[in-house]
Order: sequence, then structure tokens, then C-alpha cells
Amino acid sequence: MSERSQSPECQIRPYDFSRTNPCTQVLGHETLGSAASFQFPHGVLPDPSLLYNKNAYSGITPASAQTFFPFPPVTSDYRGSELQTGDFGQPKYWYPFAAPEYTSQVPGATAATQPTNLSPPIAETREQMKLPDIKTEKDLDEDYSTEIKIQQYPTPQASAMSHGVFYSPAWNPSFWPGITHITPPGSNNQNPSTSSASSPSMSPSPPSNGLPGSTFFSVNTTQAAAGPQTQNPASSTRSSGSSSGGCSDSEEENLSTEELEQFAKELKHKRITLGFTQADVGLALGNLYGKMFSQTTICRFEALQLSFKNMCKLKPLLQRWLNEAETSDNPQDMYKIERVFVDTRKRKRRTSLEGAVRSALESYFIKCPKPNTQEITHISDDLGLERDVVRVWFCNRRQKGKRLALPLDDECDGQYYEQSPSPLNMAPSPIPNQGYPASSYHGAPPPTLYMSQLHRPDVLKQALHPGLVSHLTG
DNA sequence: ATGCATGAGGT
DNA sequence: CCTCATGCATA
Repeated sequence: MSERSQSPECQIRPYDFSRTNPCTQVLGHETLGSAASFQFPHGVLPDPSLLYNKNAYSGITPASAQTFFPFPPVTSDYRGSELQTGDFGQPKYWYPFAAPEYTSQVPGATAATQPTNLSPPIAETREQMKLPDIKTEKDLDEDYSTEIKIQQYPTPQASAMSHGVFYSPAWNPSFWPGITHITPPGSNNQNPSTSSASSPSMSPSPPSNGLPGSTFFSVNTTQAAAGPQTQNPASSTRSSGSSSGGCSDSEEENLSTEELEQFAKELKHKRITLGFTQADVGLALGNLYGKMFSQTTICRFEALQLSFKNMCKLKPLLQRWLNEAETSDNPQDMYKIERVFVDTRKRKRRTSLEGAVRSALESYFIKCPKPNTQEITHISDDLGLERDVVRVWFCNRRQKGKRLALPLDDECDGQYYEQSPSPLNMAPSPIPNQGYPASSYHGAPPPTLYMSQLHRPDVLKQALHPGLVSHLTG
């Protein structure tokens, strides 16, 4: 959709290495060849044995030929990524081009119909065990999905499930006591007024607070209108910056990067001040707007790790929540709701890739961020992973790359930066950004959280090799 | 805070 | 099969 179309031919498009055009180039067989290529620097791997027991790294065989390119070996030390949690992780700014329309997915209308799914805090699965190494699933046998966690459903009213995604099959409304009467979006819902009890957003606390109950409710009905879409201010469609490149279609967005950044900070600060956790906020949004979000999403919002478009979409909701929270006498009520949640999905157990494997994947990624089917097969084979795991890893890696992409300020896509920061990464990962319009945001953000880094190298490195950075910088 | 996964919507 | 939005599960 909004993304520019990709040319089918070579998928590498997005990544600029294209200049070299990886996919096409045939490269050497041994690029990755020896294990040597990947060396894991100092103590990275806890368990060396893993590394070496696979010949995997030997690279792509000629057969796969076209796949990889001659990039120098990269040493990757991945572990950093995990460790780094606090350091540089934060501010990754993407530079996207603006977000176009995303009308369709607005929570509002669609959402209104169904219940939200929330993940209850309590959700615990027994499968919590940790796995030794890479274990790939296959074992998802029985149980883990079925835990039903029912608690109580407080306000039946509805929040909407925005995406009805998971449950299709097994889901039964019956579990949702309340939902049966949910009215479709078109119609107005039942009203809120009654609900003091059911008031979605704030709990029972006295209406007195100044909350005109209406506020919230209105949302439901109006959701479409109000909120969510939010961003499209629509009218303004003009493009702001990015269009210039011709890259995008219509970009409309009114929010600037700076604004978002500022808002994110404000949100975090106030949220903390008010005593809410990220999870609370996500829940409260569900109560207020019928569309709930996870702690993860709130976290990413605060850290500016979502696409610009996505940020624009969520901002109004959060803004509104913030307003409510600040004005409410009992803000706490806002997040106290619990809901029922039946989880019937069978989610594959999360694969935990071991350091060496990650490093290897990272190396492959550098050579070719977008491996084709065969390449994926080859990689999975080499590393002893499931094909799908590899595929998903690449998808996620690309996503991550985009988030970390550096801003180049100009317009959109065309430019990728060329400086190679370090010898290590040669591939400039030009990540097509998902998002932000080009403004450069200058405000240096507060220390704590977001360091603005528009300066790229660091970020870049990190994007490519998280681990390396640390050892480089350090 | 972040890695791996899911699913919708596009090609 | 991809991208993107999102979230569970975990570090």
C-alpha cells in the first residue's frame, strides 16, 4: 500500500545496496564462507560449541549462487542486542515518508463491533519454560493454547476487537457475556449513560469527576469520526516533505516528527507521574476507545519505534487518554478494568535463537536482506532452523532495520546514505523508511530517553550489528 | 525493552 | 511471499 511498489524483479529494492545489486550479483561462493567470516568476537558466545558444530557457516554454496554478495565478512556479535537494552537503544528514528492514508484500519468503526481482546495480565502459560537452545517448535502440541483465562468481565461494553484476528475459529461469543448485545458500529451503541458501571473507561468512580461521561462514550459512537483516523487531517493532504521525491503518493500528515517526539516524551512523563504503566495505558485505551493496545505498543510509541504513520494514528488516542487522565480525579480508575479473554489461538512457541545462530543470520542479512525462497531454504538448512523461522527472522529484521533507519533528510526514498560508517558494514542499509517525513528534528531530547541521534553512524551500526556497536564504540 | 510470531492486506 | 501493525513471551 503505501509503500511504494516494489519492483518485482529484484527485491532488493528497498535496500539500497542495490547499487551493487546484490541479488543479481552473483557472488562468490564463499563469501560467507568460512566460519571465519563470522567470527564472533570476544566472548560473545557463551557456548562456542554451538557455533562450530555446524558447518553452516560455510556459506552458501555455489548453488545458491546468486544470492550473496561479496561483502566482506562481518563480524557480528550479536549479543549486544540483547544486552544493550538500555543504552543506545532508544532513539531510533526513522525517517519515513509520510504516511498516507490508512483509512481502513481505523479502530473505530470496525472495531466497534467486537470485543477487544486483551491480554490479561494474568496470562501465563505454562509454557513459560525456557528453552535450551534453538528449539523450534513443532511441539506446540496440545495445550498451550488453551488456557482460558476468564476472569470477569466488567464492562461488557464494548471494546472492540480490532482485528478479529485470532479467534476466528474457535471463538465463541458466548464467552463474552457482554458482547452479545453489542451493536454495530453504525448504530449508536447503547448508551453509556447507563453505564456508570459499565463505563468503559473509567471505572466506577464517580462521575463526578468531571468527566463528562460523554467524553468517552462519544468515542464509541464517533470513533470513526473522532479519533482514530486521526491523522488524516485530511484535508491537508498535501504532502509535506516527502513527496518531493515523488516517492509517495499522497502523504498527508499533519504531525511533524518533532511533534510526535515531543508528545511521546510528554506522554511518558505524565504517564509515569500519574502512576500508570504502559500496560495500563494500553488497557485504558481499550476502555476509552474500544481498541486496546499492548504494553509493547505503548512502549514502542514512547520510544518512537513505530512507523510514522502508526505514530500518527495512535497519537490522538493517546492524547485523549492523557487528557482524561490528567483531568480525572481518579485516574486510576482508568485502567482497572479487567476483561475476559479467551485465548484459543495456538501460537507457536517462540523460538529462541542462540547467539551464534543470530550472528550467522545477521551475516546473511548483510549480504542479502531479502533472500528468496531458495536462499531461505539454504540458510535454514545451514543453520538447522526451520524455514519459516528464517523467513520470519528476515521479515522482522527488515522491520527492525526500518525502524532504525537513519534519517536522511531529504525526501524519500531515493536516497540512502552512503557513508559507510565503518568498515564493518558495508552495506549501507538503506532502509526504506517506513515513515517519517523528513523533518529533522533538532530538538535534542532529554537525556534520558530519547537521544536524538540523527547522526547516523551509531544508529546504523546498531541497526546492522547491534553487538558490534558495543564493541566498536566501547 | 525487545525477539519472534501472527494475520491483514497487497502484489 | 512481502510489508506493516501488533502482541505474546521473555530477557
